[in-house]
Amino acid sequence: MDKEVVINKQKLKLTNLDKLYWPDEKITKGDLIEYYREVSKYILPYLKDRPQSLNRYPNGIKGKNFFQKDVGNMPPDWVSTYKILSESTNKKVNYIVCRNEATLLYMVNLGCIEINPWSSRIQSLETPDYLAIDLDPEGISFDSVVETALAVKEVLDEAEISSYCKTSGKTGMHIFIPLKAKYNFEITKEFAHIIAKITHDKVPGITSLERSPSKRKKKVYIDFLQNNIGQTLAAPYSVRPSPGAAVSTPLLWKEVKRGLDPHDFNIKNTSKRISKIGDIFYDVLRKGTDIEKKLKKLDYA
DNA sequence: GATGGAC
DNA sequence: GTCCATCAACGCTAT
DNA sequence: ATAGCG
Ligand SMILES: [Mn+2]
Ligand SMILES: [Mn+2]
Repeated sequence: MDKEVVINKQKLKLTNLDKLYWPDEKITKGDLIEYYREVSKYILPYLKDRPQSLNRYPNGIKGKNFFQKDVGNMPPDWVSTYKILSESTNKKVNYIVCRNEATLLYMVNLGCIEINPWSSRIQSLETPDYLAIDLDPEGISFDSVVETALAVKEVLDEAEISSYCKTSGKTGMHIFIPLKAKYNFEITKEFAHIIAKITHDKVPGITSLERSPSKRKKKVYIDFLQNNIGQTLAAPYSVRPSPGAAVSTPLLWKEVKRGLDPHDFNIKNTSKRISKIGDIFYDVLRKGTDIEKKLKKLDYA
């Protein structure tokens, strides 16, 4: 039922460990916590020093969920938090900042099946560490997502831009470009927009840049608007609150081909996969990209 | 999941 | 002590 | 200002 563990020298209460978070698959909250303990070494670099947007499912994937950013003074002392002024409400929001395994498990115990970090760190909130291209299919096959991802890859390869790809764990894929916190969100977003437009021109039949779902039926939405402060995507190695407990899994580009099935990467087998092949996203937080130079190479009028 | 008031 | 109601987002874009 | 989106 409940258990107290010591991690990072902190006593942490883990509760309701036998609650069925995925009733059909018989996967419990305890299984979820066990997964995050196993992969913590690999997921933590993508959470470190980043404000966390909580998406809580305290009663599992079939229960009601809610978002939480402001944790007030709810967490114990040893959980790092950071207050950020919200532009829209003019109120200070006290975010959890994940810095270690104990904090990760604290969040998971709150019902966070998925982990949603900001793309910027508190040391440099205005400059993201990576650019994200988010591929969201709207009533179209996953093979079309794959085809779109490969089109993006082709565009980036032509300009010799390094890119890294993962399943979202739901229905789409994410492509990351390392930036080393060198550009603000406005420049990053404009760059992402250009990549999206060139890709759309390459495969106009299966893609769309329309924001309204009704205007992009049966297309893959090339979502470049996640490149804004505080906009999040599920982290690499995050579990998703979806059937089968799929995991957002980094892939080798050679694995991105027709027939790829995102359900093949899930809470049951991802830990083993990582131990075997390591972290495919390793360079995302280490390399950079010279946007000015690459813009010239893209040569987009 | 945590809190607090009613019972 | 138990039960139950209540609470827990935000930034951007287009109109 | 507000609706829609993720
Ligand atoms: Mn997506
Ligand atoms: Mn999206």
